[in-house]
Amino acid sequence: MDNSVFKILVVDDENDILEFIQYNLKKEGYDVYLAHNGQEAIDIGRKIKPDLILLDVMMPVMDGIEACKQMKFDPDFANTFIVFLTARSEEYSEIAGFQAGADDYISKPIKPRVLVTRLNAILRRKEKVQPGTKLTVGDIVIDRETFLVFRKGEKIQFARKEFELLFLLASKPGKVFTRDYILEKVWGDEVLVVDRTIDVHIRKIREKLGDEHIGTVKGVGYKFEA
Amino acid sequence: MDNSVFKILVVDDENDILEFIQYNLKKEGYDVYLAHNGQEAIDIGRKIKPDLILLDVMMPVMDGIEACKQMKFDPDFANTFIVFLTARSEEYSEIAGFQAGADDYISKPIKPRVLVTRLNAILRRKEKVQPGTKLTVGDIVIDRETFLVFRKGEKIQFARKEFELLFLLASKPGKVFTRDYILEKVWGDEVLVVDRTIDVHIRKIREKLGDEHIGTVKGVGYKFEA
DNA sequence: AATTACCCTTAACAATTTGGTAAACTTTAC
DNA sequence: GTAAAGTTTACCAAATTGTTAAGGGTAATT
Repeated sequence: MDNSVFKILVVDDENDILEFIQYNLKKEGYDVYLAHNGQEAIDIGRKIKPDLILLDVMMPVMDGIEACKQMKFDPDFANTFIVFLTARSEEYSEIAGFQAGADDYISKPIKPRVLVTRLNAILRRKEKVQPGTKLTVGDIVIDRETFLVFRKGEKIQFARKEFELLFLLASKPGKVFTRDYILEKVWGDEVLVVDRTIDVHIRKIREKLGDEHIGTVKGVGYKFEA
Repeated sequence: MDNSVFKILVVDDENDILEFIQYNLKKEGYDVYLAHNGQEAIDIGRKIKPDLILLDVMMPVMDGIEACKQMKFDPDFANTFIVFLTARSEEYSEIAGFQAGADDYISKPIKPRVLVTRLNAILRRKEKVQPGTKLTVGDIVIDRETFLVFRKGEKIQFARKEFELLFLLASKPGKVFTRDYILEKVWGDEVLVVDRTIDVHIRKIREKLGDEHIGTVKGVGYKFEA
């Protein structure tokens, strides 16, 4: 797998360090994004959905530990590894970091080759474990592997057709799917059902998931809304 | 999960360090074994099949890098994590270690709490992925070697097909397995049985293990639930 | 060699869940 | 206001799974 697909968000309050890390990671082909504190990290992270966050522990506005805790509860970061940056002496924070849900940590001062080697190792791990079956949209997580849907951590059961339909809509949030397209994708080539059937399934999905998540575009079709 | 099930082999030529690490890991409930060089590590490791090897890089007789390379090709160590111990300055060896197949490394001087935290994190990871002979999920232990299943320490007997099926499901807790996939994996390529046979075996597994452990996803398949 | 015990498979029926349709009702667009 | 489109409800049909029991086979035991 090409490194360029991996997005890494680096969070530190010192610009020197940000630039130093950015330089070294870009050289490796990673997509690098920057943030200066925990709050910024969360805001940017929600948008770009990074594969890994390099998170400094000591920062103003919101420190790394707090940011990490918040992200661990946020479905947007369900597929994100969190690695702490810690000063060599901060033994305590290393432990607190793991308690907050961090996946690993790296000690300062940062040695370029060590940094890159470690990140490669972590992301290789991610690649193996993550078969990419999880779809995360807003506060909703749809897992094809377990056939489960979570809304804010709460488990919701869907029947097969309902699940397939929801999965299709959620695969491209915002996009409007026509009934014809839905029939083709969910029911298959030889469609033997009236297209009004879709409406009923939509009804059931809304019932379980909340009305706000499925939108109607009159005369066109349905769409998933984050 | 109880740490006492994890076997850790510590390899270093300095007795002081061995004892220091042994003391700290035993306090955590790990089973600790010791070796003084790479050759000894391989010999002892073959017998005890440790979950993790803490391997010093610089050693007489056989250094850590060489030992690591050999172990990576040895089926006896297929389920063993290898973590290097490196002097802080040995940046080179960190990279060479990864090239040799190490899974992680820890820098000297060793800080007890850091050591324990890191190992816990690594073993937690192993617990999830574990392709080995012993599968532990929640309060259930499935041992491929002895063909036995334990629930809260209580031994439960399973017939072969039941066992294979349970083992497959438990290998990825939560994941839904379709009947087709199950037939292919448990019965093999030339399937001569009706897929409803699976249902009957599922029934028997539930009878022995308790209904709560095997879930049904209608229209899809079965899954193991922790 | 006969007997016993157990495992695997299948078939049959019951129970449950899901999928589909029609019809009544509501909303929206013109 | 009217027509078109969408929503909801209720009901039935179909599909899927649960459960039990019985037959055939195999390995161990007597």
